[in-house]
Amino acid sequence: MPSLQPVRGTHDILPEEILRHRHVEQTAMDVASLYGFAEIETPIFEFTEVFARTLGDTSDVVTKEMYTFEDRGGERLTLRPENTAGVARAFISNGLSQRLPLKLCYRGPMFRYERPQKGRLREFHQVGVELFGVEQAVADVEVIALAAQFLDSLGLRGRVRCELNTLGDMESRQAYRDRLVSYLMDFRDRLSEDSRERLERNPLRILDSKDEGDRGIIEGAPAMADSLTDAARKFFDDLRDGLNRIGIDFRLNDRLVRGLDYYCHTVFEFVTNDLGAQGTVLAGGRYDGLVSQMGGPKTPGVGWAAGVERLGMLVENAPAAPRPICIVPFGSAMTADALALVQQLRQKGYAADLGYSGNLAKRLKRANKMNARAAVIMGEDEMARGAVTLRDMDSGNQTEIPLDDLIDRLSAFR
RNA sequence: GUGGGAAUAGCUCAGCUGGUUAGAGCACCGGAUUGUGGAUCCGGGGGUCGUGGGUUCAAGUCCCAUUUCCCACCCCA
Repeated sequence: MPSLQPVRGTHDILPEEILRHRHVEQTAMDVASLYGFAEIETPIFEFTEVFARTLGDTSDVVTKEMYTFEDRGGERLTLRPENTAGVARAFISNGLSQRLPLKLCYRGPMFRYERPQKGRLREFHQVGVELFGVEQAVADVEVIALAAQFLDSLGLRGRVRCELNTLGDMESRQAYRDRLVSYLMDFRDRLSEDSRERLERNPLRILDSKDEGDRGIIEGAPAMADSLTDAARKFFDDLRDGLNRIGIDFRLNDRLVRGLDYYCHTVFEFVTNDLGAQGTVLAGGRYDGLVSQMGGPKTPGVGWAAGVERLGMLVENAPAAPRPICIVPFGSAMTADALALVQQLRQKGYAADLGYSGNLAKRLKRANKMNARAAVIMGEDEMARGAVTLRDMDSGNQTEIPLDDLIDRLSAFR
């Protein structure tokens, strides 16, 4: 029996649900293309190094959440836990630094070995964008504007808010890290166990702690803003000015940090209160060091990723499947004619279906269940006259029309 | 990885302190209606009560283990 249930943290996406899934993905791709982003698809697995080196040796994603295995050739491979590293790798592999600035977007499954929860799966889907080669803050503005427009297009305006922070450049970040650690060291014994652990691995994350005791200590902690270099401060000013100029709402949150090592300067999250603890629906930032760290030419970058399942849970009106025209042959002699007709309609671009068996009532019932827009009844009586009955399934009105007129008349039910 | 809750029909759930053949609503199928769907009425199929052990004359109910889901931590999209 255990073998018949899907692997923990995975699930089947049934037809009704996949409509919403596709809606989220397609909206992302459509809006991204308005901003000049072109879709790229990278492999679902990469050499483990691609992720291990870029995400940070101490990040949880690398240390305990990757699906890593050895293939038959003895290569160490990993199912991608996110796609920025893969896209950066593709950027280098394909020599795309010749085409800067470069805007790429993607969609697809990601894999993390985590304890499942609502909005947190082991196989999940993301859509995302990456912009390479622009070092000015205007790139960050555009990328955030794209995120906002994408979420608006899904009808989520008002249900998500944008939170923004800066980590500064490498220099600022290091200086801040040192100041923060020395401040926190004084309270070491009063910190939660988790945070004492973080003190070594990723002290910035302590800012994000939910522990009551930690929060009190954090209140007195030095602020990132005071450690920014002039250049980093200017960058952040430019970013905020740009967002204000085009009317993108955001809220500064100096506790906002990212878990992955490659971020610098801009970090942002779009969050909702409607999904419990997994409220982050889209997040990203700037990663100027990533490409060079992987061995490529020094290339700045900025991007984000969004969780398709999480967004799917928020989206209220996903588009429905197209309503078919249902062919209802009546009497066995009509079946061959019905088959020919349904085929003809499909080739003309109509969603069309056949009632396979049963009496007229049963076939109409089935047509109703298929949410058919109209039914074409092919009974012996009217067929003898070279006619069919066209029934509007919404109003219940029906008329007998010559078979030759059918295609024309159907255009009303497009 | 840590802590807590849950698992009974396809779905949502009842099933009291253990006691004959485990129920309801919705859904599904059939009939009333062999040329007219959505409504109504009538009938029907469906369950190794997540799985494996144990206690007991007797376990859906109690105990242990295990799997999965949910909530929170952690992490992140």
